[in-house]
Amino acid sequence: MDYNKTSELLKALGNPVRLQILNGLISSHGCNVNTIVEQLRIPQSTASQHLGILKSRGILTHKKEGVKTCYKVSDKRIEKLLQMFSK
Amino acid sequence: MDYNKTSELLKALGNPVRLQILNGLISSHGCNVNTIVEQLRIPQSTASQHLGILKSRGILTHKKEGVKTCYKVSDKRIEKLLQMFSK
DNA sequence: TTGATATATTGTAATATTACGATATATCAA
DNA sequence: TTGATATATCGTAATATTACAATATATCAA
Repeated sequence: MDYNKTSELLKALGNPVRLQILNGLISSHGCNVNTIVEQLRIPQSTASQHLGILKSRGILTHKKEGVKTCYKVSDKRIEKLLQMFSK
Repeated sequence: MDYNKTSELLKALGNPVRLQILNGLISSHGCNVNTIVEQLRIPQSTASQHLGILKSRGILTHKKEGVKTCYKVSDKRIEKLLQMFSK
């Protein structure tokens, strides 16, 4: 087990805003940054920063669709993990 | 889902030293602080601090056995989680 | 072009986490 | 008692994370 890599992944998950983002993306099967900004009522730059962190850990992928960008959860384990710890 | 509580739990897991401690405790079915200190070659105060964090999140419990203290993983989900992400 | 929209990046102050030495406390044995 | 061992707590410097405004960039439509 690569403790550094695993801890980076878990550290990325250990933030309430990012958990909300992930939950939102999972339940809506992916969406753009603006939707997240509106749903969570956080500044756009904050959302973008958090998305960047999740992306850099391989938790999210994104796809440009014209002007918009669609993010979605690429790591299948995340959904299971969130279920395990949500309650 | 309580985002703050869940993120606190995951944040506690998002540290390489704490992951090692947990892995050690799981594989050896609990042990005292000194064993951890020796195995990980970290200062005693550092180990104690990390154990305190894991304890405060309900991940570990401890039992005093004379002079020594035996820590063990009390949250059954942790083992499953570590398996999921160890590779 | 220009303007509007969507997103990323940068700068920064506030806060949190980390590691670790020093010190405190608790237990047991002699 | 005293000393040895085991662990916790404190103090603190270094580093990391956070939130957010300001600004940059990219895309599309008119």
